[in-house]
Amino acid sequence: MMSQPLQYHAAPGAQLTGFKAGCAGCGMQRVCLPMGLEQADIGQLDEIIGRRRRIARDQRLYNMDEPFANLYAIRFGHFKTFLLNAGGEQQISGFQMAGELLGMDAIGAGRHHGNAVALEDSEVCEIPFARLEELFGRMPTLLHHFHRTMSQEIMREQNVMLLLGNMRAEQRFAAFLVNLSARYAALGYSATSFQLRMSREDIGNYLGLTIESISRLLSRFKQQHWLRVDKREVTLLEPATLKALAAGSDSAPQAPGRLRVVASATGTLVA
Amino acid sequence: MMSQPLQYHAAPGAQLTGFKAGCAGCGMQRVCLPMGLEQADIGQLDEIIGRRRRIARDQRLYNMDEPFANLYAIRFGHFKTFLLNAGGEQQISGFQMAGELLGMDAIGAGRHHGNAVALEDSEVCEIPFARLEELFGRMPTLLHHFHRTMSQEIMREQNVMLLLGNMRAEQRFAAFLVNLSARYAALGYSATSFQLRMSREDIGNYLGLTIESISRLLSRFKQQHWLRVDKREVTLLEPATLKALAAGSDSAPQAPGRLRVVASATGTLVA
DNA sequence: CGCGGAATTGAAAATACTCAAAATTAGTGG
DNA sequence: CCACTAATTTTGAGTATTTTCAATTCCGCG
Repeated sequence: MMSQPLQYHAAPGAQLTGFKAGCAGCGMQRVCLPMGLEQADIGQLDEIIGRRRRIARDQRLYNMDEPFANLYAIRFGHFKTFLLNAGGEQQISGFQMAGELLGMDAIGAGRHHGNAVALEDSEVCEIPFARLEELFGRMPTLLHHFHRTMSQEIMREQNVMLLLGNMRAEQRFAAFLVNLSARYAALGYSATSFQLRMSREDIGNYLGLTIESISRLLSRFKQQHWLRVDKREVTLLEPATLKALAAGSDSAPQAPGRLRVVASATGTLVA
Repeated sequence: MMSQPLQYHAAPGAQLTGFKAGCAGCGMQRVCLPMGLEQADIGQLDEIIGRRRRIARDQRLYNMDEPFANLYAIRFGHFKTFLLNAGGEQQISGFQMAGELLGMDAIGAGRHHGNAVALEDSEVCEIPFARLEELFGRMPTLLHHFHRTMSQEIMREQNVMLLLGNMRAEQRFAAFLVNLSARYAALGYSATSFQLRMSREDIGNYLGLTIESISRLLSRFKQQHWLRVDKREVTLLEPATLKALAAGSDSAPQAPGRLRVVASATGTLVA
């Protein structure tokens, strides 16, 4: 994989701190790895953070089976991560945005399990994992936060499993939009108006649907006045309706083979 | 949730070490959390391990939204973990067996994100997470192994996403069987002959299919002489064929919306 | 021996796919 | 900046995989 030369131009929010800006001067500090750390600890973290890397649109950040050395924190831009099956077909496992951590799937085997590609020109901080683990011994707060981050990735993936295993096309797509909306809101952007950084093809792949299905879904949602679309710019006109759809609280028939389970202190009851 | 009274009867492989047997005397030592630890370190780990808990078939180990305190290592038995959607329908996120760790999804939010139910009478070791994190500061080997475990869970879930998003029914089911086979083999059991601990309904739910589809698939596989089934006892007669099916290396048409991607150092090429 | 849950099998229906064509958009070079 | 070409998206018609509904059958258990 190519690595970009070290050029720090146009990195939003970090320009004023000079050349070797670390977490200390980074706008993503509050949503990224150093979340909740004291100034002194951030300084220690900065010392191990490797270079920043520019990844141009459609460039790979890492490939399956490559040896694992670094985690990557996204400074700006968007990525998709995906697995390839034996036939060379992809299954997108997620879309990542600023502040999110890439590469955690590689820790287990010492080599990357998936692939990561930039959806637009992006920048990441390289975090040498071995050095990060050294830090953990001295910084329990950092360690705890790291565990929370990995756990959140597990939760996220379980939610996708729920989506793929349990939802119909319309519900999947609504859930997808609501998820993006919430994440942009958490970053301080509009919850109702944002750009889709990925193609329709990618959306379909991620949701286990075809590109044609995504296109039809968009048309239908548009026609119901639930949203407006212009190219990749989406405006949610009825976020509440979409949330309800995503939650499955509509009268439509549910997806395959679903048991209704009533939580109980002593066992599992099927209603 | 009920907890079982502390009775240590019939715990295979750990009886001789007396009442408060820890990892030191446990048969699962080599595949469980203490994997690769020195004797002294195992002793330290033993000190924080909580009680063992018996979970009867169909009993919950934990429920969604319950506050998180412990991870659980399965000593023997099988569990299923699942999410419930807003309508009370479940999506099974995994089946777990001896040596595997439960509860990692709860670290992120401090409360459980999923539910865990015993598929048969089982026993787990309770591992207070707060105390485990204290140990991490002193035991880098343990910490590293824990990270590998969480990462493996992430990989596993990505594989399920691939299955649910990219595979047809037949391929999903073959992949399911091959996966069980490999896991039993890793525990030293037969790779070709094992019991399904879960109902057809559970299999279907996990694979995003109906119980009827599972039943038909079983009949079809049986008729092709790829396997034998008697109740829940399965014998794989053509493991290689099933592996090939699972890998997608058959001439059958592939699932929805799949791009063929050719790995490249500089970008993504669509063949 | 009979009841009840689980599994199997069949027939009809539906959601989402495939194939095909047209329309739109993005990218490139003059 | 415009024109041209390639890529992406949209839309339509027909099809297929898998579901749904229904009826048996099988099996464990009292």
